[in-house]
Amino acid sequence: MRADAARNRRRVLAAAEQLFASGDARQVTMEDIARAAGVGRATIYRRFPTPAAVALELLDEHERRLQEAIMRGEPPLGPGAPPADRLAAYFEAMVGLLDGHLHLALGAETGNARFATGAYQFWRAHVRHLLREAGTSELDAMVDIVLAPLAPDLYRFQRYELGIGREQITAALGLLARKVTAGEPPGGRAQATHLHTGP
Amino acid sequence: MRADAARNRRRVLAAAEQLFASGDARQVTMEDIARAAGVGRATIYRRFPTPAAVALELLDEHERRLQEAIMRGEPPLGPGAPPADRLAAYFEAMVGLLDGHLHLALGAETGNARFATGAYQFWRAHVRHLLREAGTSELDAMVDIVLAPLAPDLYRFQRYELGIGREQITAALGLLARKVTAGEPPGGRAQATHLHTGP
DNA sequence: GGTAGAAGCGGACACGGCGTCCAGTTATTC
DNA sequence: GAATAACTGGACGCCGTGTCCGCTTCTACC
Repeated sequence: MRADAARNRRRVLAAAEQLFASGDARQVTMEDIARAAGVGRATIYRRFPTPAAVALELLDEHERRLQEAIMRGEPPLGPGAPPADRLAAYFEAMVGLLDGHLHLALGAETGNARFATGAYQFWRAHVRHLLREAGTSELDAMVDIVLAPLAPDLYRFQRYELGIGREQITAALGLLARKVTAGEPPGGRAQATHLHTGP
Repeated sequence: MRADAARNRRRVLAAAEQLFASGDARQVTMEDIARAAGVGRATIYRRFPTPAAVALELLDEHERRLQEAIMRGEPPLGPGAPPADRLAAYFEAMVGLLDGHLHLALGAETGNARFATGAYQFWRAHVRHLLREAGTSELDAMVDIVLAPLAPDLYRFQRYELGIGREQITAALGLLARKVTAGEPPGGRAQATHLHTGP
């Protein structure tokens, strides 16, 4: 890449970071970014197809760091700890990521974009591995179900519309992690705590 | 409402239903609906602010039926069954709704629209009640976490990009229902199946 | 059953973002 | 240092949006 192109790329990313942080990330347009970065619109189009792609690029940097910690870091996030602990640690780390860069995560969400990213594939593989290790059944469907609560939209709703604290969300996810990695619940079908004359 | 207005309203809804069903629901514009319904654009704006609002109206009809079944229908969907069974039955019913009207659910999704609907408030209250009955802790945060796997986007991804069957998703959600309504997992913190010299 | 008044209708308008193109400019290569 | 390839950004046409206003159609009242 040419030196001037690299400089512009940095300018664009820096300006976009600012823009996404201030105000509704989903309303940021290419024109906004171009104006803030001091470049023409076509210059951005050369590298990024949409504003969401710019947000994704910024977000990816942080996600890669977490991926590294998962693959080669210390337990319980890294290898070595039991699945329940690793899953809980992963949830906690993701809450940290969401909390710190929610604007980017929201800006990167355009329709179904979340599932199409490479990052999602990584999370999927990781959680699938943990669930398998824990002996969870219905693996293929369960993986995405377990990842669903990490949707940026949901986190925004919980935090800023319901006013739930970050610690509470982390605790609830930790509980979920233990529950889904636990063996089959006792009683199998139903715990008869209610009077109910069946069908 | 005047008779001609009611007739146009029906025309709009019928045309929109068709449109959402064929092709990408998220790309349906007011212009599309107006053309298909044979009315002017402003006529639709009189009653609906966005295409998503039209989809929501259509979806609401189906959701109200399910709400009725939950409040006054037979167990396990209706009152009387144990929480685990009711939650599993609710999940199964929601999968049916998603499967039958996915295009509407996707069309109704504009940004954070999902959480703002009255329907979501109902689901939230219902699941909260069930979890409370089951003695789940971290209730407030857990409710939305448990509802997260029902996001239309996710269902579309699982069904049509991963190719997971409806039955598998239903089974996995049933498993989740039993797990989250079960008591605290044995071992509390970690099941020591791995060697790990922690801090 | 005729008429006054209101409610509904839809074409027209201005706006803004999108995505592309191309002519001028700047960096790299030989 | 000249040839060549890459980059840049202003300009253009397109499409959807949301609103406005003159015209039409219905309804309620006499």
